[in-house]
Amino acid sequence: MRMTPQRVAILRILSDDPSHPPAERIFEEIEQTFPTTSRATVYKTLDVLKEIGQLIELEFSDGGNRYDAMRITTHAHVVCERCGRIDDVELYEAAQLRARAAQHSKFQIKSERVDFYGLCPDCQPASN
Amino acid sequence: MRMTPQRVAILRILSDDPSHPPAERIFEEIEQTFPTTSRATVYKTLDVLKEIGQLIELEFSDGGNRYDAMRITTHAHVVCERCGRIDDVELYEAAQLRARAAQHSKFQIKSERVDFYGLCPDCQPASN
DNA sequence: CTAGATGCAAAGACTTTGCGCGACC
DNA sequence: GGTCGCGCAAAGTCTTTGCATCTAG
Repeated sequence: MRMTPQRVAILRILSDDPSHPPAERIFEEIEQTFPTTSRATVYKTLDVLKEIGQLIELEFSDGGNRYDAMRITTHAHVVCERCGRIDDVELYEAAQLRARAAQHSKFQIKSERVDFYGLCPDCQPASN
Repeated sequence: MRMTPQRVAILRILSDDPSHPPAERIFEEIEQTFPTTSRATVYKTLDVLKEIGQLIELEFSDGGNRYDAMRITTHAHVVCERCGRIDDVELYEAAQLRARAAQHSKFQIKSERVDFYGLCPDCQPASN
């Protein structure tokens, strides 16, 4: 794989941005440094990076998929249903959960996704 | 909410079908009993049922969202990356995981989604 | 030179919306 | 008769594809 400026930029945006941006947002950000970059390139690049395991695609149908730069530890996500913010939380039980799922389902498990949905601190009713 | 034949049919399809079908598949099945039913109705109905908590929408961007008729117990899913099959597995630790996520993130958690990805028994290399 | 990348535009898949008609209470 | 639901068609959003051009090795 060739490390083009566009690819470097996309990876950089992802690792600098903890908010797990959607493709459109990545496109907007990359436009600032490489104004000619097309959406097609963004999508193609995300695809490549996904394939080589540099990032994880979090599928969402409302507002588009979100992208998560690969980290060593398995982590879960907390998703704010109001503002769309997505934070990470550690998931210490991953191996355990995976083992149990494999045992019960007879599936051969390769990865997992754990999301919690609710309201982030900023969007919670200010009844406190 | 009015229980129209279409709505009954959709709920029935979902509870009879453990494969968590996508909207298109529900549409195809309902066509057999109500040939005039439109896609719009399917989507609108799924929306309503989701709102009143009768089903859960599992967001996927490839091949469309999948729908899961609500069950009492929280359960996780195992997704076959090859054939798209989705089975349920019990998730006994749900409350525990949720509590920890809430604590670490300060989010107010309302629900969760736990998916495991891998290969179903039929799609595993037959090396056994 | 040639394989891999880019960028444009068009196509595609899935979903939502607007609106008039019809059914239920 | 007013509200809610249906069905059609059109529009919308996000993503992918085809193809010509460009570029690094």
